[in-house]
Amino acid sequence: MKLDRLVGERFKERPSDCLVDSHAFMVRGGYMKFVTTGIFSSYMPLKRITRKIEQIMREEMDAVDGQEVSFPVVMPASMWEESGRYESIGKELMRFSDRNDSPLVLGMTHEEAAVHLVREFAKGYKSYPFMIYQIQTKFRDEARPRAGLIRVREFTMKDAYSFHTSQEDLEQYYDRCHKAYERIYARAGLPEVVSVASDSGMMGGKISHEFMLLTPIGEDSIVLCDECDYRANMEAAENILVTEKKADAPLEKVHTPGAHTIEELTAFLGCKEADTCKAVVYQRNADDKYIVLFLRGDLEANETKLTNFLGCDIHPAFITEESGLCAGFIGPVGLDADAIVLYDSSLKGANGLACGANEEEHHMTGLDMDRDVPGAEFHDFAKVFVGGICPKCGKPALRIERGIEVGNIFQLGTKYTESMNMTYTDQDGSVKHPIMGCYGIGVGRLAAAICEAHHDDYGPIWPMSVAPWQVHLCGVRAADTAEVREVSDKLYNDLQAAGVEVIYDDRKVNPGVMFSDADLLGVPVRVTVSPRNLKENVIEVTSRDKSFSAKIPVEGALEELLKIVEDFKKR
RNA sequence: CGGGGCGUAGCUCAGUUUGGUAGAGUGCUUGGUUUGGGACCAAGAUGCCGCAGGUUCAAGUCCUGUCGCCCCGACCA
Repeated sequence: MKLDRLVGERFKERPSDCLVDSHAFMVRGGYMKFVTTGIFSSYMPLKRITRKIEQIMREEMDAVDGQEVSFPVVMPASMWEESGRYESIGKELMRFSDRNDSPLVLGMTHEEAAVHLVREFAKGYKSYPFMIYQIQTKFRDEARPRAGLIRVREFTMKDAYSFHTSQEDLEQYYDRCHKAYERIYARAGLPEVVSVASDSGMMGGKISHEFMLLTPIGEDSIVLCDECDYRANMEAAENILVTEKKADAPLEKVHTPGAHTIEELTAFLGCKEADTCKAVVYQRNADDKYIVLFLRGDLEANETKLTNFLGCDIHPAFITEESGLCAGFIGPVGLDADAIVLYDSSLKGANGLACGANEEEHHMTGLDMDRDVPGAEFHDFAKVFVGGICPKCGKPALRIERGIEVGNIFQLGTKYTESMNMTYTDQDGSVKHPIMGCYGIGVGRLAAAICEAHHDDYGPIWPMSVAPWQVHLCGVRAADTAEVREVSDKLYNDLQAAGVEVIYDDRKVNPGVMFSDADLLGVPVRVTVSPRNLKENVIEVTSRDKSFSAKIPVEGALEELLKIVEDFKKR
């Protein structure tokens, strides 16, 4: 490919609306073009990168006995009504109608289509296990796309679905896929991606993992332990607490004028936040019923844990006069309101606490949960905090980092095979629902993550395995220097003939422009032919990551270059 | 869906306060000088000032409405 023919403009200024580096470079480098919110077109360099990423995925999915198939982008609503998700999923599922007013949806994930595809096939246990996968367009009408390719509405995804006759078999295969995923990230140049235990959200099922690239620009919070290998998504991380018994104290009502918040209360009483019991109030989305969660004053509520426990969606409450709730002074003793009352495990066995008295301007002191709130059930509803206790090794060594989710895997169970009535006959003649697993990676997001992890001030540094081209050939002054023209043209032709992917810049531009464009394209090996080099009868080879630099004789340059490219492939 | 910001040349933006001929840089075209990190000189082309109403002798600028985009939050397999 000659650079002067390449469609897509590269430019110097960083676009003002690109906050993250991968986004800025992809726009500046002529990788993609904005179309509308969360929707982009790709130019050739990005298309070549995603094609290579897809090929790596294909090979690794094939290696775990996957069968590549293709599901439709447009599906009938009835297919999603079968699984129940036509109703349960919100606006991110794109719903529309065809000319006959038949309701349709755009695929945002393909569990339904997967079950539909194989439902009539695998009627006997002998057909199991098997896995089908596709690499194809998904559409999710996200509330807030952002950061270029990190979060978009239309994207390409590799999604795989496995079917099993036992939980053990699923787990065994799940583990194989986990390893396949690790190979995919390593091959794509991101060996640092880690898997974390996660919350399964709308997918159903129990066990799931997210694959995370740790980076400050990530959207998710990850909990890691400094002392062991414990890792979890913030939403799923269990909060472990040690409660120390304090001296017995009687329950007493205190006048606390103006103390509405925990800070005001601790300042007034002269106690620590951890010595208080605070109330956080939510409402069910469905009927606005109040949910009052009591937890230790220094902790924050984890809404995902709450949602999972309640089995319904909630939102922060708007507390009305009629609710019976006394905002700012809500406490567990003498609470008289039509509400679901929950207790966080941070309060289990706690005593000597300050809490609301359910009366304006009054709090209680000396609250003893066992004594004053008998029969309370405690569950984990709080957010993990830095320095918290690791659920795995028990040491107070938790830290929190940000991460980009570059893939996830789920043990789905029988949610879809039951709802869509997929059955097989087992060895003993009984009819059962197969157990499913599913496995997804967003292609474009992975490309952006690679760029985010591997770039300098001048542009991306693509690993050889996913780079748009393998060699960037700069013919400095090829346009007006016959010797350069001859040597670089020949190298271009010879490299291509030898099967090397090469982008050739022979434009009549200043070297600075040439090199800046090369930096933006991020090709790993750069070959510079110039009048200066030719005087010494050499050409120059440098790596985009600056780790390698050499001058090689023009004579025999092709062979030497082929060797260098091979070396880079092995890195 | 809430809060904030922005729509003017391909791109980045000034001009809007105080209404009076449509601007700069960059990119593009042509010619010339340069040539190892976005060089310089000269000449040129490029505009529904997001859109629709309104006020006015006169609107990029004021008013009303509307559409779109960006950021923060809520949400998120």
